[in-house]
Amino acid sequence: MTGSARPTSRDVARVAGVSQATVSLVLGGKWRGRVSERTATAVREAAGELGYRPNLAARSLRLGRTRTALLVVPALTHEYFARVYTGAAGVAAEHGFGVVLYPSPTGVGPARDPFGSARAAIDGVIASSMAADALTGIGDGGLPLVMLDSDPAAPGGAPTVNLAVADGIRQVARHLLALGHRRFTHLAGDVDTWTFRTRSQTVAAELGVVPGTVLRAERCALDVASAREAAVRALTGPGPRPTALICDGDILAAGACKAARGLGLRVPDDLSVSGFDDLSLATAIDPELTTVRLPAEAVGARGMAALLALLDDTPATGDELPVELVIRASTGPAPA
Amino acid sequence: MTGSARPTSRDVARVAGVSQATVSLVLGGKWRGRVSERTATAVREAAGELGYRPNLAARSLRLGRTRTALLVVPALTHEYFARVYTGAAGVAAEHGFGVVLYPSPTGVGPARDPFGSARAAIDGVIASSMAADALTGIGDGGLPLVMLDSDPAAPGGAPTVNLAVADGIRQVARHLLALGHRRFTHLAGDVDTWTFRTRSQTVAAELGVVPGTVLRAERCALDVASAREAAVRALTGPGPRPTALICDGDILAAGACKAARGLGLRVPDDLSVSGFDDLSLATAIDPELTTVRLPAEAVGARGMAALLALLDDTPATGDELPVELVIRASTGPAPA
DNA sequence: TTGTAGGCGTTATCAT
DNA sequence: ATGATAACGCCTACAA
Repeated sequence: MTGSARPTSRDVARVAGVSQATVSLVLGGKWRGRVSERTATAVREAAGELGYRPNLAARSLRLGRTRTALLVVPALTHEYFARVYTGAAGVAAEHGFGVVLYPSPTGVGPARDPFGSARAAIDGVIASSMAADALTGIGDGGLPLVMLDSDPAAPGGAPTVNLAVADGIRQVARHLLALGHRRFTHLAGDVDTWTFRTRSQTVAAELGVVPGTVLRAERCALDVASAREAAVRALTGPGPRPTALICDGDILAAGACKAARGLGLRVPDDLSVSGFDDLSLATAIDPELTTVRLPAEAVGARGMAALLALLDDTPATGDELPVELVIRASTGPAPA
Repeated sequence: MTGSARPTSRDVARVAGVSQATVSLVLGGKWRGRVSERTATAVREAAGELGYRPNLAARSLRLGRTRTALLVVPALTHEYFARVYTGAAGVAAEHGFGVVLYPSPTGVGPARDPFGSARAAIDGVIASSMAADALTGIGDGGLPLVMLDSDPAAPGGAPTVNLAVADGIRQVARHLLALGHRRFTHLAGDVDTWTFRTRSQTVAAELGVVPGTVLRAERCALDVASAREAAVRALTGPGPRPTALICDGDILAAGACKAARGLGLRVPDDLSVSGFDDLSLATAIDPELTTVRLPAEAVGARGMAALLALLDDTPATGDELPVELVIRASTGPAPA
């Protein structure tokens, strides 16, 4: 055993009896009419035999590009972001790119890594649903940046890929109005983010203008327990009880349903509850949630496409991606 | 503007009026007694001013190590793996390592990338809960490999970090036996994986030996709908109805609860249902699930530690990580 | 059709 | 205490 170090293109060249340049040409796939079919085969055989895999660091250094994008998400635990990743990775793969995930440390400031937080060598950043200032310390190395589900009018002017969040909320509101509901509480995610601000504003704009309508709001963290507490507050507070709870996410809706049951209220007979996101949770609980389905994969795919365009100096972003109200069993006619 | 290319250590050196070597020493943090305090400060100032960030590709090339690990998971959507990642990333960060996620394309064979699927330059691989042969094409470039939640006796002899899965199942079985249950159906995940095989074997070993006990099994895919169908089969099949459903995951348990409700059975009065994983789903549904809590973060942390040890030629793996039965409302005394 | 040579940005070894 | 210099493995003109 003279050592089992990783074989280099030099080793492949030696075994195949050719030069490094030829190996690079063949393995790089750009040898049409530059290397004979025979030598090409020999090179490939040698490479296979040695188990050669090119050193990505060297390639990146030489090329100046890593063909890797960083996807920054606020929480890995959330099914939505997993789907965004899937969409982004798909498009990336088609272009020979990889996607690396960076779950932004919530609340806590950027990591104290002296050389910046993103450990991998990357060509660009896709940031999803980030709080206003959460990007400090991430991609301000002047890296190309695409924002997902974020304020299109934010300073910096990064290309944005957005969902029709407002339209989704509008559909929910109209659905509930049509069912005869007039007293609403908005269970709002207590996160300072474009997407949640938009939801609050839209609920207010849509329901505030209808005469005879009452709209309140309860803020809560994005977990079942907090949502439950908030829903209890909403349902036991002073004044007439709301007949519909509009929740900023399926997780919150699940908490709201638990609260209702705990108070002896039936969903949807006594109380309608709507969700947002259409996670698998929406159909896992009982009754199944009326919610808004988000094309998460499409968001990721469009985001990656936008980043690739940016890297090609062809910035172009399309319209908002449509969302769809899915009516299930958690909403029904307002009680008499 | 003469161009805003990324500044190199050379640029920093020029601005600070020193040599590249000095810059490297200072910024690398190993200059104690080799560079004067004054020049060190000058270098740091120049670096800050230029917004210098070292080129990771170059550093990796020079060092031969990337300080990056690849975490291969079967499904990103699952909360468990998100927590594993968190644990691994924490330990990694303490050692100046990064962690990159690779969601292995389920079922589908390894990607057809001629150079291997992992796009990032990595030092080692941590593979979690993988099907027997799913690793082909991932890390067999002779990369150091640690397996999580996998057969410790598998060929290849990679270090393994495991949960006490069998003990968890045993706790569930004993809990249900103590409640008087005698007719069980095991809702088994239909995945060819060590963790699921272990569960099946353990259920059989634990319940098969008790006189007067009946144990059946239904296999199903790992989603709510499949679980629901399987539970319906289990509850409506020939012979006396089981009084307890032991599910291979909380998601399956949720499906089982839906099936029960659909059949007019009350949980836990008519039917006890147990889960596994203790996802947030377990407390999101009603009744809350009796389930087995898994120290997912610890698994990730131990896995990363094992990989670091492997890279240091100090292979050492500890014992199985203990799991804990969490008794909630979905299990109760067997009906009379 | 193939080989030679230079450099990408960094760190480490050796001089000074 | 600091600077010159040589790799790391790869790609790509250009030369043969």
